[in-house]
Amino acid sequence: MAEKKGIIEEDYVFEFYEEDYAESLEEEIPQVVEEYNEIHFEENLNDEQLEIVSNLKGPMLVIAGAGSGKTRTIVYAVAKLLLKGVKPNQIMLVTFTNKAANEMIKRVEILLGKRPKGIWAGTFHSIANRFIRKYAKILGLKPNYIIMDETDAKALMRLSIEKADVKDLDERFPTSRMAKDILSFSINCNKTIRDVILWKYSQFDSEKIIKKLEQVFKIYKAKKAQDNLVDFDDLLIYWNQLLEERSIAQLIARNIKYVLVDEYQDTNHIQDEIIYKIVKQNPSRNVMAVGDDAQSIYAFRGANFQNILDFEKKFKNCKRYSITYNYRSVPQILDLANDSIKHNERQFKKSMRTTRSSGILPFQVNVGDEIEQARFITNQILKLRSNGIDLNEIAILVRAASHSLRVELELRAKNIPYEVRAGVAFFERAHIKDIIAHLRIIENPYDEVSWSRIFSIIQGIGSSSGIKIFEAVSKIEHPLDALINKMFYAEKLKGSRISKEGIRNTISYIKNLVDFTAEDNPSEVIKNLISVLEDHLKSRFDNWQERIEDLNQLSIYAQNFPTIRKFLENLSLNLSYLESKTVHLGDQTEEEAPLILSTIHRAKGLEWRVVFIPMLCEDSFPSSRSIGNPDTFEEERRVFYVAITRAKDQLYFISPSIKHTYRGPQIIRISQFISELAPKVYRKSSVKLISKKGKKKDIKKDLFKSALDLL
DNA sequence: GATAGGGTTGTTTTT
DNA sequence: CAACCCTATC
Repeated sequence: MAEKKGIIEEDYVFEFYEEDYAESLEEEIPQVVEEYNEIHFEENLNDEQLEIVSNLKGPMLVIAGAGSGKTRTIVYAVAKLLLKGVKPNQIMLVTFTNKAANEMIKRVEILLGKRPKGIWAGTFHSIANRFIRKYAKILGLKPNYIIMDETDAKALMRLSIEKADVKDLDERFPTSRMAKDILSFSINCNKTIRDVILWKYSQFDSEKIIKKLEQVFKIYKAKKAQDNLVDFDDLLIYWNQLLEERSIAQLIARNIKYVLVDEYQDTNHIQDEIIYKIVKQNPSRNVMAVGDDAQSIYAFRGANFQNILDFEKKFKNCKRYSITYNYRSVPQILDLANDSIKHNERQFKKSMRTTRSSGILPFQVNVGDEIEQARFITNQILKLRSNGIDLNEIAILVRAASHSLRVELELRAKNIPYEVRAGVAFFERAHIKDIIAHLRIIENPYDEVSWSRIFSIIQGIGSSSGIKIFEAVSKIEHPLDALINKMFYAEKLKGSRISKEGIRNTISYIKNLVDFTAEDNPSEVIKNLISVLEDHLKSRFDNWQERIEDLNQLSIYAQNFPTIRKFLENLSLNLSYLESKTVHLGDQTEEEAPLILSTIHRAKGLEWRVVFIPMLCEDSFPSSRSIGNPDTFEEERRVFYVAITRAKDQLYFISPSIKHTYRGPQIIRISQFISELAPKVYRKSSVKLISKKGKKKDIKKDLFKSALDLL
């Protein structure tokens, strides 16, 4: 089977951000009149959009519904600013993913015929990182700090919990994941630990636990400082802190004259504050916030769509614009979306206006179980393909990564090329993280999380020996050199009972790392590390061959980076186009662009002609965890709304009636999100795909035929 | 005292 | 299927 995991090279265009912004701050760059293409704004924008692009001044709030050409408006706004003579490095463009930023810049480039270099474009986190690297010293950080991802942060939190002797408590203590979430909420939403507990984790509402938690967080913070590590929240905290420093805030503000923020409904308190601090430094207060409260789906990460509402209060004389025409979906899909979202009581009432001519009603299909669901979806996709719809115009959007499993198997069986954007990211897989841990130690030998991964690989060293070795090593100059020296164990680890075998294995293992430096070529180093890790993988995993193949892919990917340092920097923030995905290319000779299988969250901002939404049944979508709390339940409905509004022409809801749980099969009802809809906004049908004899029956032939005829 | 391995648990969404 | 807890073994 021609299967490629992880990486599609042709997709990958690497960019070093530093080159773009190297000259950015401090000195004023002499004004160069750029030669750009002329743009006919009136021809390419509708009245609402043109109005916005023609009035780029002062604070602006743009409420842009799904499919309204929001991205187009932002792209033209940036182009307009550049044409007016604003320099690229005076523009800050905050987007929800770095990929989105790259795509917007690319579109600006196409419009202008020239690449604008130096725009401060990216996520809050990646822009923050650029400032923090530059001013690390002021913040008391070493400039070569390493950014932990969520997995690392959780691991460090677990170490902190262990150190705080939580076992002394006779009450149940939050898990490392919960603890990390509690801390994150408190930072991102500007709340005390106690408030967060009362708000989201009332089961831990006890003085003892809160006190202990605060102690754990102190340890966690100290560990980060000691290990030269920074987590995602820190990036925001430090950026915010930099803006408190008057001189630096002024320096930044003098250079950044125009701020554009996309997806403002998904900003949290601290991000909102950062924007405010930057904008207020500049007398003209040029800021454009773009968002749609109906598409706010990141409250679980601290986002609050209230930020959109309060925006006008915060910025006096803020002008408000709406883009209400929808260019994406046929009226039937739009009607359904409007019909669904109106059930949210805490949502602002508004409706999108259609511009497209009539299409077909969305389908709701009842199936037996998940296997039948997978068969229906794949069969229908094959039918669509044979009717001339390219696979890359079709998407299957799931609420949770686990919903995609069955479908994936069926796509594979039918040899349909697909790309998965869900589940454990490539760079988060355990064996990938193991290799990266080695690289991190080469860059920063005081990284506790990475050490603990490495120690768990070395035979004879467990968690307690690992902690002891790290403690000894963290106090000395050259940890790696010490670790290959027998004397070190005799002198510094006298009291601890580390087995002879453990010491011997550690010495021979560390010898493999000791000659590398952070300036080495990452691809070469990874190749070496793979041979070091091979035995370990073979002994622990049945699928070790697959895992080694993953590691080889990682090594190929690393060829794009000259040094380990640059490689690591890009991994943690996902600055590149390389996304975690699994690609199954099928076996046809001509390469066909694959179908997308994605979570709804990751499908934000994207669109397809045909969208399938599986698992529209009780407990799955809406997720059983969201029930009972109006806030989370309404957010769940917004997730549904986002999924619906990705579709241009055709939409399929699929509802299994039997779900296989670990307790065996269970009969489940249809999703509330379907049953609450007005019957006229969708077309209901049941499909039995294959009879027991293997003969097709009961397929409502003309139903699907009519669907295609109308396209 | 510490490690390795077996059995059991339970799974939203992500920068 | 990975992260956790418990226990047999070194």
